[in-house]
Amino acid sequence: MKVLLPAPDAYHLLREAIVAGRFHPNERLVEAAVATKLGVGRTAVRAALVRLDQEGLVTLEPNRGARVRLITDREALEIEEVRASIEGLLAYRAATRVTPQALRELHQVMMEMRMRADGGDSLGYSELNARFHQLIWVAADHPTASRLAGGLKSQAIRFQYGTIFRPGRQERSLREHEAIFGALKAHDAAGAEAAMREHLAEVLDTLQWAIEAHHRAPNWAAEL
Amino acid sequence: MKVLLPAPDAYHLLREAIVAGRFHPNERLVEAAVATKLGVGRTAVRAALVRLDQEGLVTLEPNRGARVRLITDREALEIEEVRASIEGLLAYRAATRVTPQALRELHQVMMEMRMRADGGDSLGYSELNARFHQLIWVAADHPTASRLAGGLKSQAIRFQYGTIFRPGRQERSLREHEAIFGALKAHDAAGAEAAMREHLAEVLDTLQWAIEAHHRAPNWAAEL
DNA sequence: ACAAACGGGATTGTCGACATTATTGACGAT
DNA sequence: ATCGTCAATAATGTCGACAATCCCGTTTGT
Repeated sequence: MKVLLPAPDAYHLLREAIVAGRFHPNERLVEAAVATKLGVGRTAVRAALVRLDQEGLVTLEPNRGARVRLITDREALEIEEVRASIEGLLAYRAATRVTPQALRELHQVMMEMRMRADGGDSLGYSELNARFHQLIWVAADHPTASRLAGGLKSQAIRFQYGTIFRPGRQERSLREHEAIFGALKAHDAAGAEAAMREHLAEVLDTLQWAIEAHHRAPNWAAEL
Repeated sequence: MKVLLPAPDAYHLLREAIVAGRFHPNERLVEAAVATKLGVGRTAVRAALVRLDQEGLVTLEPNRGARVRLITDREALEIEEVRASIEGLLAYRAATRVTPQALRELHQVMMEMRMRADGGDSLGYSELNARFHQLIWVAADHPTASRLAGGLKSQAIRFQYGTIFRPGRQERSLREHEAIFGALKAHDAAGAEAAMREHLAEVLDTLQWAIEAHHRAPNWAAEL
């Protein structure tokens, strides 16, 4: 695998802390405090905040400092919608470019997903799910779309928590992945795009379900 | 119209200069030089460069400074592909949300586009074209998608130059816009998405044509 | 003649200090 | 009691200076 981990500069440290949910939503990020906490200078923190603002993980108001961005329910759904579009494109392209090697990897990831699903390992399943999509991204050979999709995913990641608890979701998800895989294997571009869109429409639906469930019982996931 | 022009800080100044093509591709952006040229401090320039790097308009290599990003032909095509996906989504949503007021504005813009096309005013046509799409964006009421589409557009804007010279393009473009408008007016979401995708597929094709033409005769548009 | 080490000049990265701006709470007038 | 004023405080924005790094032409050694 080619993923070399990034050097621990202020940007990556802070980013990791945010997407890992180690700050409260809407929490103020005081430059000096963050700087000492991360063990870097205030300058570096400023630069990091600018980047994270542009990236949508932080809001940066002039003269009023930075806050970790509170992604609204609505925005989470919007993000998922856009992601569906872009990943549809990626699947389309991947279908005509995917190598036998990549197909083997995809197949293997899928098998393992099934195992984790049967074993009730939701966390492992999520990770493999991400891996599955990433494999499609590299097969699509479309850096622009991949970059955007990755950025979107990092913003909405906090919301994916709730989606696990939907009954029967994993089995269904598994079948959707199989459909995508089948289209890729057959080099059926339109089919792959359709399958991917359908899959992400389901994810969107589940996300909506999770948000509503959260509104009915806003206790779990309130902390952190 | 609601577009209040941004305060002239270093970021907006520099950004405007870049998208207007006032720098050579791949030109080095020395912080001190840019600072004096824009009449701001080096700190502000640094912040601006970070944002522009994240935005994809400049590349920022550690200890090696910033350059205006040279968008390759391939990347321009990639950007247009992704834009087609996202604007397809926007058209889809706009179809069910567009107000009679917005429809009137769209219609008026279209009429004026026809006039400019007949009058041979390519520049005016381009501006109206951008306006047409923006109207759809606000009708779609989808900030996330609009933001991404806008960012992509600004990156590829340099390439849109050549597309003007394709014979018969404007008439065809006009018909495509009419198709989009018709679907919006009928509140036909799937039709609007399809029309928009078809339109942008044509744009993509024209872009490819322009790039090839440019390779055959790389003299015009070489300067600036 | 060629490659590697060297060094000057230019540019970026970082730090501390200071000016500028928001926020908070107390105080006082109506 | 309520609102407005004002000072105190805290945080951000900006600047200048210095250190670290890179680039490139020159020297040096074989």
